[in-house]
Amino acid sequence: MVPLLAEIFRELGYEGATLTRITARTGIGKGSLYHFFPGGKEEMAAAVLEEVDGWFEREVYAPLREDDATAAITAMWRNTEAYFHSGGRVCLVGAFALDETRSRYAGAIAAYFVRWIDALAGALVRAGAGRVEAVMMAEEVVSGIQGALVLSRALDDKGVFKRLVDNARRRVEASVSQAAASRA
Amino acid sequence: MVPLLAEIFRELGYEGATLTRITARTGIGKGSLYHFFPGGKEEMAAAVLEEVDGWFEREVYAPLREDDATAAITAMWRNTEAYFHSGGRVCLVGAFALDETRSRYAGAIAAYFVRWIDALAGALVRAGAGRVEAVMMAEEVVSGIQGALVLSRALDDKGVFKRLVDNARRRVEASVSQAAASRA
DNA sequence: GTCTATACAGTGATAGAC
DNA sequence: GTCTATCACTGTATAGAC
Repeated sequence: MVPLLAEIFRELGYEGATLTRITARTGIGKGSLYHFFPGGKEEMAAAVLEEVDGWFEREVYAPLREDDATAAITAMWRNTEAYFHSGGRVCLVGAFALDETRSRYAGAIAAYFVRWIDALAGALVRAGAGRVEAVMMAEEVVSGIQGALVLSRALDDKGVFKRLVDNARRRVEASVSQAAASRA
Repeated sequence: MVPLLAEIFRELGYEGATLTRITARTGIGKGSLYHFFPGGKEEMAAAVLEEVDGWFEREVYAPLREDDATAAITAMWRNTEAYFHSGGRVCLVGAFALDETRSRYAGAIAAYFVRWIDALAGALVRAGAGRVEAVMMAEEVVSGIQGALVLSRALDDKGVFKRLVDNARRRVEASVSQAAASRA
């Protein structure tokens, strides 16, 4: 049910996701919605944010922190490309960050990105990159994915997303292998 | 007046920018608004998109096409950083692209980005880059700015925007000077 | 738990006085 | 041109039958 809501908020944004459209798309009546989410729409969106955050924590951040660095980074590229349907699906957190919805969920939004950057930077260090360089590169990657989503949606062209993400991956690999070589 | 509207749509998004909030912030009554925009909110947003597009066409795209390539690219970095208030201001076109507002203005949204990429790629070619490489780099830059806006808003940190844009600029400069050197 | 009916504020939009 | 009043409608939210 929460994944259903997530899809609706993703496509329509917080303001655009009216209760009428939610009931129409999910087939769940208003009564039922308010039974599960007494806090109304605000609570629904909070639950959706938590669900999205949970998915990334489980599938991306935790592996980046704990697993073999190179393997986890490879999995990150694969999982995020699949998650965002190669640019066909928008990032809910990024979309919320852009308008005044941000003020409502500022903590959750910032935490999502901070933890992504920190986890990736840690993995890059373990893969051989320098600390400062790793943080910068992690910021670049996370920001780059958001930009690729915006641009591929704007141009309605998934190829743009794939090209941009591929390039980011190549840049990271080049930088890591160069750092490893200079340490040898 | 249109710039006033632009600021409101930027901050609140299309759905969030209600007529009540527009009249409250601009001090212009509904009667006057409908006098200038008989098509209502949809026409207001269209006018705003056109105004934004006009600004970029005049201040960024035209110089990239016509002026000295290196100077125009330098001006682009300066003007976009100023325009977006170093990440404190969001890109209206990018924000519209993310939710279902996109379907309403798909043509204008795509055109804004296509012309930016084309103009920048042309300037990069004139500055010495190869054609394919220039297009790819232009996509990266435009996408990178959008990503930097999302991330700096999400983290509420203008420093992130500045770092990311500075890095993008350095990458472009390195690539151009390298291409120029290999041609010599 | 789910539905229907409904409350009431807010929506985009219009008409008409000034 | 601008304002006020008001329209029909939709927004979120609630109450109560089942």
